[in-house]
Amino acid sequence: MDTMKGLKRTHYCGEVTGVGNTVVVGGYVQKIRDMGTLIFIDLRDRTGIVQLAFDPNTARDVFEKASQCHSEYVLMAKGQVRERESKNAAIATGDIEIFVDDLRILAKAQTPPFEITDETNVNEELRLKYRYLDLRRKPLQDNIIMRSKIAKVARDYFAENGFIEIETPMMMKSTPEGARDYLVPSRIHHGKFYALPQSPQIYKQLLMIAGYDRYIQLARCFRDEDLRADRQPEFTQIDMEMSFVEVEDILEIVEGLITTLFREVLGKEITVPLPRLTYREAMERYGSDKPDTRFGMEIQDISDLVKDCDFGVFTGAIENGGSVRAIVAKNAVETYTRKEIDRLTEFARGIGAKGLAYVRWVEDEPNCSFAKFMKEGELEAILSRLGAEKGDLVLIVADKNRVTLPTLGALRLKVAKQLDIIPEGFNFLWITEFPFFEYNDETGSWDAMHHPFTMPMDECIQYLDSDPEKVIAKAYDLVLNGTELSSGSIRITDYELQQKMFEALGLTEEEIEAKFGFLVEAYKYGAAPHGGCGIGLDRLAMIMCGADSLKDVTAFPKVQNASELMSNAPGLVDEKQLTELAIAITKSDK
RNA sequence: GGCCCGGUAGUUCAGUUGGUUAGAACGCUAGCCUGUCACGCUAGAGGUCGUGGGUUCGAGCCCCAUCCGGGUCGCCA
Repeated sequence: MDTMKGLKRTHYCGEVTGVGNTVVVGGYVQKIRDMGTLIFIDLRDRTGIVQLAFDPNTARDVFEKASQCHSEYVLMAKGQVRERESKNAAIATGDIEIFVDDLRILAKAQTPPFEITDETNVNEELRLKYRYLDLRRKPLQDNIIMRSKIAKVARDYFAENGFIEIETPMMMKSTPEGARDYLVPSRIHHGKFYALPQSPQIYKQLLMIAGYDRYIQLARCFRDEDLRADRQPEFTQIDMEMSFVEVEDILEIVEGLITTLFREVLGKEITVPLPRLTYREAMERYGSDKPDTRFGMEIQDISDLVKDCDFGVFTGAIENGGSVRAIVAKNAVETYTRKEIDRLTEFARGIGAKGLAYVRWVEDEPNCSFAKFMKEGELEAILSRLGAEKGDLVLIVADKNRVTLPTLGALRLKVAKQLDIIPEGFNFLWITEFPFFEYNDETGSWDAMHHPFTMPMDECIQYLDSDPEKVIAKAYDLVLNGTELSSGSIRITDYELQQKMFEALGLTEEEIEAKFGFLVEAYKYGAAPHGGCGIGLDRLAMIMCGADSLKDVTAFPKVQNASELMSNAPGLVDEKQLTELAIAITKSDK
C-alpha cells in the first residue's frame, strides 16, 4: 500500500482540463481496460470520471502497478493531461486523458457485492446493507449534494430576511397527544423519560414569547410511527416562526423561500402568489387535503340527477345526508377491463366505500353496472353532465361525504398513475381554512386537526363549545404535487383561550397542568401574535431531485420496520446499562 | 395489526405438467491482446433454490408455518 507523500490533489476527476498540464487526481477505480501492453483506468470521484492511461514503454513500474489494480481501489495519480486519440462524448472529460507517471494505491478494495454504476436494478435491501457503497453511486451523490444546496440556500434566505437560527432541545418532555414519541430513559431520574421532539413546536413558541421575533432551525424531528415511501421516523424540518404577523405574512415569506430555492437550485421560476384552495374546496374537487393538481379528473356531484332513480344505493346515500359523486377517466376502457375494475372496487372497499358503480363506455352502448335501475334518460343525463364520451370510464361512489370524497380522491390518484397521465412539473398549492376539529369515529369525540395551539378564525371562537364542526383554524398547508410539504398556523397567544382549547379537546385541568402548564404560564407574561410553519426538507429534496422515496435523499435511511439495515439499529443493550437505568424488559422479540 | 407483491450463483433473472448433473447475462479469477472507453478472445471458479416442516417414489416448482424486504390501509395532534 502506498502513501500520498509528495502528492497533493490538484483537480477533481470530472474537472480535469488543460492539455499539457501536470495534474494530480484521486478517486476510485470505476473500470479497467487492460489491452495487454496498454492499460486504461477510469477513475471516479463525486464530480465524474477521468481516464488514466498507462504505457509500459515509457513507465514500466507505473504500468506494472496499474496492472495490479481492481475495481474500487482507491488511487492517486499524477500525470500530464493529453488529448485522446479518439474522443468519448459520453463523459465530460472525454476529450482528454492523464498519462500517468506516478501512481499510488492508497487502498485496496474487496469486490463489492454489487457494481457501482449510475443505473442499477439491484435489490434495495442489499444496497441499504452496504449503504456506504450505494452512496458511491452518482445519482445518490447528486441527490445528497442537491439536498445540501437546498439547506444552504434556505439558511441564507432566512438569514437575509432577519431570521435567527436557534437550536432547541433534542431531549424534551413527552407530550404524547399526537404521534408516538421516541423515549429516552433517564439514568439520574429512574422511571422518568425524555422524549425526542416530534417537532420544536413548543420551544419555538416560547422563543416568540422571549422576543426572538424571527426564528429558523433546520430541526431533526422524530415520530415513532410506521414508515412510508414519503415518511421516515426521523426527518428534518425547515422550522420557522415569526412574531407580529398574520397568515398572509407567513405565506409571503414561504413563497419567497420557494421561489428562491427553485431559482437557485433548479434554475426554475415559480410564479407567486401560489394558488390557494380552501380545505372544503380541495375535498370537494379532489377528495384530498393534499391534492395533486398536475392533472384534472376532478370529482363531480351527480346527486341531483339520481335522487329519484330506482337504485337504492344512490337514493339511500342521499337520504342519509350523503352524496353520489363521480370521476371520469378519459380513454381508459382499454386499461380497465372488467377484471381491473374489480380490483379498483377492492381498492375502494379498502378505503371504506361499500362498493363502486361504473360506466364503461366501450361500444356504442355504455356498459353500466347499474343500468337496470335507471329510468329513461337518467344515464344519458349523468354522462352528459360528466362530459363522458365513448372510450371513457366513469367511477361512481355513493355514501356519506366523509366516505365518497376520500374514496374518489384515492381512486383519482390511482387511476391517473395507472394510466400514466400525470405530467412532469411542480404544482404548488396552499390549502387554507382547515376545520379546527376532526371527528373521531372510534372515540366519538372531537380531535384537533392541527395541533392544539392553533388559533381559530376570530369569528369562529363563539362556536367552540356549541358547534365545534363550524370552527375554522388559522392554519395552512403547502402542497406540492400531492405531497404535504409544510404545515403551519397562527398560534393562540391568549392563555385563557388556550385553556379553553385544551378543555374543548377533552383534557382535564390536571392533564393540562401536567403536560402544558409551563406553556400556559408562559403566555401569561405576554406574547406578540405569532405563527409559523415547518417545511419538510426531506420531502422537498425528494421532489426537487425527482425521486420517489425519501430513501433516495437520506444518507442513512431506515426501512419499513424502522430498523437500519447497515448497523442493525435498534439493537440490544447490556444488562448493565438496563440496570443503571432501572429498566426491566418484560417482553421481547426473539 | 390488516391487505398486496417479492426472495433461485456475487448481481439481475430464466427454470415447461413435480422427473437425470438447476441455466443465461453481467461480475469475479487466470491467460492472450498497443488506443480502449459496454474493449475483444480463451478457459475457469462460483448454488443450503430465504428458513423450518409436510405431501410425494421424487419438490426450486404443491401445502402449512416462519423470517426478511417493498408498497399500502390503519396510524402520522
